Amino acid sequence: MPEKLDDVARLAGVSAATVSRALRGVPGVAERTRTRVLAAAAELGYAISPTASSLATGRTGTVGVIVPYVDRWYFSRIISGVERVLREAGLSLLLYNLGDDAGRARFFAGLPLRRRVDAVLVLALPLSDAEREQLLNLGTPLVTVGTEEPGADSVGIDDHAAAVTAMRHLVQLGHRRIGFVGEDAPVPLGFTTPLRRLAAYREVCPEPDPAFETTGRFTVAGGERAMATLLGLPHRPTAVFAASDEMAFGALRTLRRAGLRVPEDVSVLGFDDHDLADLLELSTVAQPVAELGERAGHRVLARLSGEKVAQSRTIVGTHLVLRGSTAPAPTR
Amino acid sequence: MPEKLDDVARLAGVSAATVSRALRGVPGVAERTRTRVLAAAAELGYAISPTASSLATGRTGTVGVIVPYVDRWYFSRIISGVERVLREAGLSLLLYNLGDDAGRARFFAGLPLRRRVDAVLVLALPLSDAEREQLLNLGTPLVTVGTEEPGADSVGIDDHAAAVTAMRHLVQLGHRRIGFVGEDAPVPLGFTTPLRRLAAYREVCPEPDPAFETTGRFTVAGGERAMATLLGLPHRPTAVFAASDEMAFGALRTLRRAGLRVPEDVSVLGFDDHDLADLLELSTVAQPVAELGERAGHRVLARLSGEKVAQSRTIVGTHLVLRGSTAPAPTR
DNA sequence: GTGAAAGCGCTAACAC
DNA sequence: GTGTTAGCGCTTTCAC
Repeated sequence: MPEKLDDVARLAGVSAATVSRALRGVPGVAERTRTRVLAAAAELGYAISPTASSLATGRTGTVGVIVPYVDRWYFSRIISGVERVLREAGLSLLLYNLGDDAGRARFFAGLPLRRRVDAVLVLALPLSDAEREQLLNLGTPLVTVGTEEPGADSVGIDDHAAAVTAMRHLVQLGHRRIGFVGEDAPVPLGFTTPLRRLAAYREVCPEPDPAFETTGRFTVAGGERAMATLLGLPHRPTAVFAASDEMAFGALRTLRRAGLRVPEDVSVLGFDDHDLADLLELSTVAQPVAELGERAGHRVLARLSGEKVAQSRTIVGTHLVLRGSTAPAPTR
Repeated sequence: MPEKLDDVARLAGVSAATVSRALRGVPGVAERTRTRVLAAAAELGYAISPTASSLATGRTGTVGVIVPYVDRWYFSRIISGVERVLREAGLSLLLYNLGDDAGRARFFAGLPLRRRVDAVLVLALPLSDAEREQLLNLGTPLVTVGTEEPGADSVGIDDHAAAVTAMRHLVQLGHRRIGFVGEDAPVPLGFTTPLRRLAAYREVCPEPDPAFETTGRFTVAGGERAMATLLGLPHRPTAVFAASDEMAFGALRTLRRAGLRVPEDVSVLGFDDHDLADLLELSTVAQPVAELGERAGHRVLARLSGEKVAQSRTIVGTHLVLRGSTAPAPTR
């Protein structure tokens, strides 16, 4: 197994340099020689040592992907998209899951991906100035998904516009008292997205009311609690806009338990178009999550192949998916 | 940024070898010297080059994780568990998502993780003999989750026992005609697990009937279809056991659409305890998925630190979680 | 088109 | 304890 270049060279009757050239497909090797080398390599079951190769070239053939969570639908979906394009391009993906704040701190303290990757991808994770600098100082391309950072390419959706569309839908259905389930303070790992959705909510809401703005930490349980809070209000909303489907799921559950019908009594609108939104008949704002990942992967490839534009920013479209959870406001 | 060991050595007034020792914390360096070196390194913002280090030592500090999917709850959850323990041990995780059959073939043809990792982890993916040999030939420890392979450590649950428990629950509720939603033929990437669950089903089912055995490809949509098939039967089952929660979700939906009540008309029992099982009030067999990942991670660590036992096999427990989707069989 | 030689940045013996 | 000397297995000028 630990064959080396020279073994192949010997077998093919050429020098190591030629083997190296032939195996990498660089020009400047006679076709006959190349075939001979390839045959020899195949016979020996030889494959280049990525490590040695990296040391010599400075390239690792690997990209680092930093995520706050791997086991949430949104993230795993993006990772899947990213992985697909990187794999097809022959790159490997080094995954760094930050975990909690402590994990995040440890990650940036040690920066384990330093010198290990050719590029880094940050998924839905707003960086502090210091963190951004560290990543930029790596000297490798940086691309982000769902956030924008100076010096980095970004891929995302227009959160504000999407949320406006969602809210307008509710308003057109005649809803005036609309609750919001989102996140004001940074959640453990600090999203920025919820703030943009909140802003849109405030903008469109016919009767904005601070009491209608709840937070759900982007979890089902959080959504349940938020909905409970809304139901406890003296004059409760007739519709709820949740900044994520998972929170909307939680809201649905609280409503069901409270004996309220969706959408007859309360309309619920989510955001994401989670795999199970369809199952739960949740109306929602669909965003092409896997595509976000693929686009990000392509950004990396572009940068790696030397693209030199200032800073690219791709916005992919979203659309409303109307299912059974939204209906005209109860007339009462 | 591209500082080298010698720069630190110069600054600290020692040799490169000493810096190397000090930085890695190996014994045999005077405490004073070590402090001085650490200070110098910090001052320069120096960090060892993993590539060079790997070339010299033969160790990469990386483990390869091979999965059939990343964006399914079960897998993303395991990955999360694995990642946590590897990260805490200072190891990086190289993720390989096989995608479809073609992707799988390409992966094993190129074996991109060859010489890149110190160990490999295979998640819920039964290997062909050839594939197993290839992985074993890497010469690195191999551990599997959810499958068992000769030559590899494994971590998993007792699928058969768990399924038996599940089925018995249904039988005790008085159900006699029980449908099964699983998978007989290998799904795209071939699970082995469903077969064991199917065997348990057959064993316990009071009135086994080939027509009651359906397949759902482990997806919500597949579960929907399978349930539809079962409903189309002349004498339909009063309970359904699905080999995964996602398929159970699909079954629930088909039942709802058909105007049947769960659990009054039909009981549904899942498997996994998916994040959303609680939301959907699905009774299910809970398996500690994240723990599976953690255990697997620990297996890797043990092997990496030289453990030499023949072949370890870890079985973690499961338990029935009774929620609202199972009830006594309709007396009719 | 091909080969020789000099690294890439570390670690591991082996001396001292 | 610490320094010296060889490599680790490739790639890359630079000759030929």
